[in-house]
Amino acid sequence: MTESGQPKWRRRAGERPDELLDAALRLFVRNGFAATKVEDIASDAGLSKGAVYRYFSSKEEIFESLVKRALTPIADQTSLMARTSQGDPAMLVKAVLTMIASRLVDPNTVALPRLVLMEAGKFPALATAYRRQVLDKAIGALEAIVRRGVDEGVFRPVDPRLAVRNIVGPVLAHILLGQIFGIDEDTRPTPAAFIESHFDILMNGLSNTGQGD
Amino acid sequence: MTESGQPKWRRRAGERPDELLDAALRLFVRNGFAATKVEDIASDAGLSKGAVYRYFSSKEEIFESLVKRALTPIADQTSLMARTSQGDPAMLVKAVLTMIASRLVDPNTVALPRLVLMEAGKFPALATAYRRQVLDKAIGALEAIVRRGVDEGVFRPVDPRLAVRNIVGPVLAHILLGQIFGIDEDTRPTPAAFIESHFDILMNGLSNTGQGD
Amino acid sequence: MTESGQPKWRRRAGERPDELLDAALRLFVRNGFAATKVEDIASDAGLSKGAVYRYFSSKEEIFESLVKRALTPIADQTSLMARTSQGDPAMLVKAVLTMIASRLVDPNTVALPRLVLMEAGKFPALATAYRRQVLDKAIGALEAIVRRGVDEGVFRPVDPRLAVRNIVGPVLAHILLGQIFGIDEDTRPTPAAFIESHFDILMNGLSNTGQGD
Amino acid sequence: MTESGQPKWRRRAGERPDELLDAALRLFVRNGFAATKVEDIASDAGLSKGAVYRYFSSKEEIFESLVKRALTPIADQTSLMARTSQGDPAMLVKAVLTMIASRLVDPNTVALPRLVLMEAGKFPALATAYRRQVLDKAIGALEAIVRRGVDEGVFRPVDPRLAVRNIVGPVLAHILLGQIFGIDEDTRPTPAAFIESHFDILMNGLSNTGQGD
DNA sequence: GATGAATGAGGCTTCATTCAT
DNA sequence: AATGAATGAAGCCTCATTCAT
Repeated sequence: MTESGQPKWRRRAGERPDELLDAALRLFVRNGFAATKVEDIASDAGLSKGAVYRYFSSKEEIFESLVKRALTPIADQTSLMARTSQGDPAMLVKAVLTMIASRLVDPNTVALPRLVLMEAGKFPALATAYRRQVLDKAIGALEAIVRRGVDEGVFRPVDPRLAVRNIVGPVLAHILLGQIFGIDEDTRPTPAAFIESHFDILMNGLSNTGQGD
Repeated sequence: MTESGQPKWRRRAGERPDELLDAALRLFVRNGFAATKVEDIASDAGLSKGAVYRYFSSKEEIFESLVKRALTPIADQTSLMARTSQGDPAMLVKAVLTMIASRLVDPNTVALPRLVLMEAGKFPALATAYRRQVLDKAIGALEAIVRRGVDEGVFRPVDPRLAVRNIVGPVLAHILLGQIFGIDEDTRPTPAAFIESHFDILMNGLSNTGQGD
Repeated sequence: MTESGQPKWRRRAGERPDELLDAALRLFVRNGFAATKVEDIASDAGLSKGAVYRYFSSKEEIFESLVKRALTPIADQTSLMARTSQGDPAMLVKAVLTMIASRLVDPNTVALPRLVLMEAGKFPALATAYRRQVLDKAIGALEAIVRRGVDEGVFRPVDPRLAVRNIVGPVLAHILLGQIFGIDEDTRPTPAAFIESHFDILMNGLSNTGQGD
Repeated sequence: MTESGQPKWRRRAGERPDELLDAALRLFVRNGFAATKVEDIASDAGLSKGAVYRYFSSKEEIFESLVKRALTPIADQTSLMARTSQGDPAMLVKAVLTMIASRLVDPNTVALPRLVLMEAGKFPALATAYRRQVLDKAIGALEAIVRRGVDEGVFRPVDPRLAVRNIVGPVLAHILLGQIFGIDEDTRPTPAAFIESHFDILMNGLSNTGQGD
């Protein structure tokens, strides 16, 4: 009542859902969907078990809301990227990689694809949504860039569909090795350095033969 | 049943564990560890629930045995690869990629890393083991190859640690897009075609500039 | 009750409990005590969940108040009936049946006994109260009527205790078949027609033998 | 192992379902569906909570199985009754009443209709099934008997549909007063005495007028 | 007085594990 | 060696009740 008493709880209906989703993302990524207890999510968000159900009707709904919430900005940015296909293909590829790199620094952003990946078996609908809204668009955009580069003679005559794996793959590897398996934990390269190297290798190739001889 | 002369069960104690592990891998990959019931593993292996405990003392032990069993040949091959670092670095890289490609055709082999990835949170020891026995060695070997290539002037002066991501990443992307997200399901490129493209791009780079001028 | 003057100490808030009890009766009868949520009662009465506890200290108290409130007028009428045992026994029986019939048209009145019946296990005190205040009195009164009828030679020498079942039972059957099992839903007989038939059969019997011979 | 140890449990898969249904009927009738815990049913049947789910997939399924199991013999007997409509209508009515009386001695049989009645709101399908398989048939049969009696001049010209309530109702009242409200607990009349009285009143009517004049 | 967010005990259900057969 | 009935701990979810606003 007076100074002493801090109330057992506060009314913050507006903020709760997001706080719960934040907590849920954290725990789902760390432990997986099945191994995360609703009570854990609740207490992580500073709530009691029962209160969770005021905002979400089930644990599954939490998961789905979580993915949907995170998907929107990613899908938006992906769409934006897909539309910005003007200009030098090489520069566009670099722009895409830089954009991705800028997102890499946020572990929460990285967490989502991993989560979707982990639970793809149990939530095929979400995996499909993710694929549709993010992967298909992003890959399609990159393919278009590569195809144009090949057509314009800027790129060598590669298969655009396969070349996409060379653009995206190293980024994937970087995330996986670093975030998940904790490789180079102490001396992890900065995202910028990685992107620089990746772009350099991608554009010039590893071999000296083409250039030297 | 007993009339026919066929006993209800056969004494095949020797094969049972492996059959159980096969079934477990299949189910763990599809549904995750937590969502897979011991009874499902048992019936998939043609056994009853209770009999499983004659071979494994717990569900967790099944998982651990599973990963360990699958790890051994991979680790062996990785070690072998690491030691065979003689010869032209470019050809070594291609050999490694070809080796990997040969393994890509077996979905069971692809399943393991994904499983480890999925359950890394609950079984950190296994993730570490996987990292130590497979990733560290394989990456170390590739790094060494790249480093030698750079030293010998065969490769441009790239950072070997980062370049490794360009070698491994596209393979990763190929698996992920194909196996998990089911992209290009109808017209999926063959592993060989992918490796060819990957190696080509990796060695020559995308850009025409180096060659054209 | 006493129509004299409007007591000033009765505030309008005094109507809330009754509205709540109305809502509660409706829902308890439809869904049972356990399956009815306090929040449902509240919203049915146009109130919020928390406000209910300003009027009743618990859900059980709602139930008890409900039965007590409904019991009073029934018990009063029953007592009245019990005291009005003057006159022709046959006419008295008809008067009772007519009185009951007049109440049959109100589903709310029918609802109470059913509710008491349903929850007799959980609220034995209420079932006992109902029995004491309604059944015992009503049955006692009917028994007295029948006994007098037998003594006076107006009725045949039946056992009054058992004959009561023949008076009350058909009414019960009528309610049950109609209200609860929904039999003859389209062509349900009017209460008056039923009472007429019931009284006719009761007084004359089915068989022609008595009359024919 | 030896003489001493009585096992924690026995394998009696065959008997379990019926034992569980027996226990469930007992408890549902006493406390209602909602207030009966699965664990109570289990321990009443000498089982643990979890074992129940080997035989029934949910608490609701227990209830449904229970009603269905009890319905079959009742429905069979009802059908039998419906077909045996030969002979003197009065004697047929008595036969039906006697049959019912014979079932009244078994509290389990009496319990079922009450249970269906109590939970009709939550399990409308079962109430409908009960109505279809028992009430409709029984009432139809009685109506036919009465109608034939009227046609043949054995009964007075009553409305068969309404007269049925006079046949069935007193039985209902007898059950309700006795079994549920515990009236006349000490000096409860035997079923046979009740049926005798009921039939006597039904056939001859209460009043002396018809006979006297 | 009223509201509805928050609590937490309690019930249903699942399933890894044990053990009589 | 194999089976599958039985156990019981644990998790999801509901809802009567409390209490800050």
